[in-house]
Amino acid sequence: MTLSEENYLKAIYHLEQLSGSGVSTNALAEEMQTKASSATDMVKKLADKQMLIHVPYQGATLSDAGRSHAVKVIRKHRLWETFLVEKLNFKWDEVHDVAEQLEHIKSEKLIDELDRFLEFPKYDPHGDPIPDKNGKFNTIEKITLTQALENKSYRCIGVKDDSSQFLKYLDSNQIGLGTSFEVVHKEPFDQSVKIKLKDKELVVSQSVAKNLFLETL
Amino acid sequence: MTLSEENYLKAIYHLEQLSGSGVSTNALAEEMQTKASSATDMVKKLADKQMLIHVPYQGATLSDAGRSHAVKVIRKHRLWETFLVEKLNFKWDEVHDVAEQLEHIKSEKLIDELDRFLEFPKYDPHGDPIPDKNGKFNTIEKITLTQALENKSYRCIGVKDDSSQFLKYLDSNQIGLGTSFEVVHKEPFDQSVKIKLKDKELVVSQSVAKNLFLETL
DNA sequence: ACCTTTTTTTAGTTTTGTCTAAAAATATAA
DNA sequence: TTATATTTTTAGACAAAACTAAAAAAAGGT
Repeated sequence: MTLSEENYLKAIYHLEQLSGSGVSTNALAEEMQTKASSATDMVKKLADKQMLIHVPYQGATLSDAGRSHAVKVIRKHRLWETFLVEKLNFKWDEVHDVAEQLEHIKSEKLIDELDRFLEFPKYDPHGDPIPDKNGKFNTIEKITLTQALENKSYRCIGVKDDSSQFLKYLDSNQIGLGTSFEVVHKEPFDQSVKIKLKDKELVVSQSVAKNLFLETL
Repeated sequence: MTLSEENYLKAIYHLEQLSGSGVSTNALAEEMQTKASSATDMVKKLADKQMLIHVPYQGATLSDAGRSHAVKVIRKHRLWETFLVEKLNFKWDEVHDVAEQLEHIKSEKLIDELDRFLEFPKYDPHGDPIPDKNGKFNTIEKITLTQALENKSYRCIGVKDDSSQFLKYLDSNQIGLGTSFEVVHKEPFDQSVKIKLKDKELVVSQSVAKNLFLETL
């Protein structure tokens, strides 16, 4: 698998998870920041390699081999992110681009030893679960802040958007993984949410609320 | 710099060190396991990018920018090799191929933090010096076992050949970095060398002797 | 100096992954 | 259902980095 093929597999896996079904050429091109014709070309190549099933004009669905390979890349990405934060003093908003490069390094021993070195972490710095050597990983039910109820308490356990911009916003408002707060008010007009956090009140917009994963306390 | 360009720069740097002068197209093609025409193409490209000076039919010489970039890649390679051996349980004969991939990861913070994490090592697992952030590194005078004198004692401080085959040969004969021994006899007929190592005598061929770096005891 | 051999360069192709432009298939809507 | 819009695919081109084959330059030997 080339670097480009792996990136497409990861994108298709991601879109399948979101929609629960096959992935359209346009959606894939959008995700990959490229043109539909390029996406078609790559989908055909991955179909040749038995990584997915492609019905022309009806999108692509990963095969077991394709899904398994995508999960391996995701495992590598999340382990490297964990390494960067735990051992190399990276902040959670600095790891993404470097991990995008490191996830393509080919060496099974490398990744399994890294896993051991990090003591088999279950979650990465953004709260995403890390697949184990066999591709298994936890999927706990998480809600977003948009779905939370007034006057209940929650703990932040993940982020949907891991862009540097969003993570820096959270940092500057003292929200991180493990942060607990109470939902004070949900504003129907603009879907903003007022929360009480360490005795301070904070209003976050809908764009923020929909990207915060919570567990009920 | 692309992956391929970096690999050529590294090869040119290596050959310049060996010969002390400019690098011929044929030598470069040989080092890169490719054809002379491919080497010419790349040399022209690197000349365009001001990484080297190319006089047609007279070989290539690295510019300061080219040498500096080559040293950066070497720094990364040797730091990653050190990481693999020190932290991830790799043997010294297992690191080369993985480090060849890792040396191309682009992130200054990554490599400087890795350096700190490893506590600023001065030598890699094969005894080669690791350039610091500014590209400076130790160059101690080392001799090879072929140059050693009878009835004198030496310590192994490096290897010229870091192929898995050679390193496994050394392992199986209990020779590693730091191993000390005495030269018992140099055989003029075939340049083989008899050494006394931990009270056992061992004869090594010329091919082995010329790839072992020593310091005098 | 001349011929031969070796080295280096040039010219033209290939493969991978991208692009644009246009054609074909599907979906939507009057 | 028929026209329009959207989505997807095809066709043809391009850049990077490799190749083969052939031409050009340099080096060596007599």
